[in-house]
Amino acid sequence: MARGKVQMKRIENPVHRQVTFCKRRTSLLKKANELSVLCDAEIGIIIFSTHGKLYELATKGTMEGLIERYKTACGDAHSTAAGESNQSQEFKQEISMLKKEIDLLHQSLRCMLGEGTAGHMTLDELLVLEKHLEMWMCHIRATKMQIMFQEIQSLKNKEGILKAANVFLQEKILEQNSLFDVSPMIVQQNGHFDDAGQMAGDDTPFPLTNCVIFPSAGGLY
Amino acid sequence: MARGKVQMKRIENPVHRQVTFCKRRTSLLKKANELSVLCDAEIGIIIFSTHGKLYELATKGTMEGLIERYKTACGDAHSTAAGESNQSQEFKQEISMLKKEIDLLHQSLRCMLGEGTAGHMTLDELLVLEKHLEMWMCHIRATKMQIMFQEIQSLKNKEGILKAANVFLQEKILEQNSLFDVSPMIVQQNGHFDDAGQMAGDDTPFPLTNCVIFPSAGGLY
DNA sequence: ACCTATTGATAATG
DNA sequence: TCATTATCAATAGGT
Repeated sequence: MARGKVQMKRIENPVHRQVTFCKRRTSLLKKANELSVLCDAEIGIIIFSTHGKLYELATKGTMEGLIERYKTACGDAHSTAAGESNQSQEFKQEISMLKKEIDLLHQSLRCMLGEGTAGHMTLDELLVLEKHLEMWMCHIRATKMQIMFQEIQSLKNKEGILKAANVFLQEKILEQNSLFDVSPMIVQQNGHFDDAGQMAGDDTPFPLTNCVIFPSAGGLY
Repeated sequence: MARGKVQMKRIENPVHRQVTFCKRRTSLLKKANELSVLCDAEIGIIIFSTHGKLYELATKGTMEGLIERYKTACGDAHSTAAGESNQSQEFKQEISMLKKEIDLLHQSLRCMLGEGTAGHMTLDELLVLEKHLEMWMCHIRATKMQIMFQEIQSLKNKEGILKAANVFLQEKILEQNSLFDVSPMIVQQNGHFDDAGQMAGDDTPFPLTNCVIFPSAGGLY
């Protein structure tokens, strides 16, 4: 170098150090580039200054790619142990454990849904299971009854509303008949009322309710 | 450089290229080291030769650490997207899915063991479940009966064997009594036969069977 | 590997 | 940050 050899130790003068860092860093990257071009080598350089600022160079592709290649080539032992093991291995372990748990749960469910591994159970286990099943069944039947009662109640409410509506409509019809002097026959030929009239040969006061109240009753049981 | 400037392009002569690579590589690493020492910088260099051989330098710690620092400093977006996404993200997704499946299974099991989430099920689901339970219960009861029948059969066999043994022993005793002219009283005072004789004021022909045949009968139900 | 003529890098300075 | 320059380091080509 010029005007006096330089001691190979940290330059204490911050200004000198900064200047030298800038110059030598540029030169280093230039040299690296030259090496890469002349000798067809892939080179990556990462430089952190004293203050943590990052400078980087990657010839032939990205730094990411280079790091990947490095981790692969670095010797799988080193790479796998350090780069992958810390994350991938843990993940793999966790996945393995989760899968085992899922297997266990599947087994339990299979056993429960009567695919018959009961042959492997002892008498005591079977008795406990039977008790559980009975309790469970009671619970299910209770819930079922509750739901059905709710539905029945709901349907009764609907029935009430429809009956009221029906009464109202009948009154309206009678009223119209008397007001406009139209015979009841014309009203009955008017589409909507035909089916209801035919289905129930009804003398009930609520001709509409029969086809409305239990639309899904067949699916109840 | 010496004796003629060098074209900034790939050296075609393989020997020249190899020699130059070796020289310049050494120099580059030396320069990097100098820069690191003089200017207190952390530097990492990765070099792959044409033939894929790896040369590396890491001042201040390991290359792994430097890469970590690089990925952190490089901007998390870039790093996370490229470095982690390819593996960790997939792992995380898989783990997430497995956990969801486990949750589902847990819920099913909880529901099954009568902790009563039945309130969230529809009527149809409850009916299917009830049918499954009935089938399952039939299966369990059949298995239970089978086990009990087996046990009963086994106990009957034992009974037969013991009865035969008893007959044999009684005959032996009578035989001894007649052979050695020992009175029956002495035999009865001889320990073993005392309790049996007292427990059942028996006139049954098998005085021993009473306390042997059903040793665990109480645990059957 | 070593040698050396020559070029490139750079410390000090402005 | 840029330019200059005196000096030293790197190195191409040869042995």
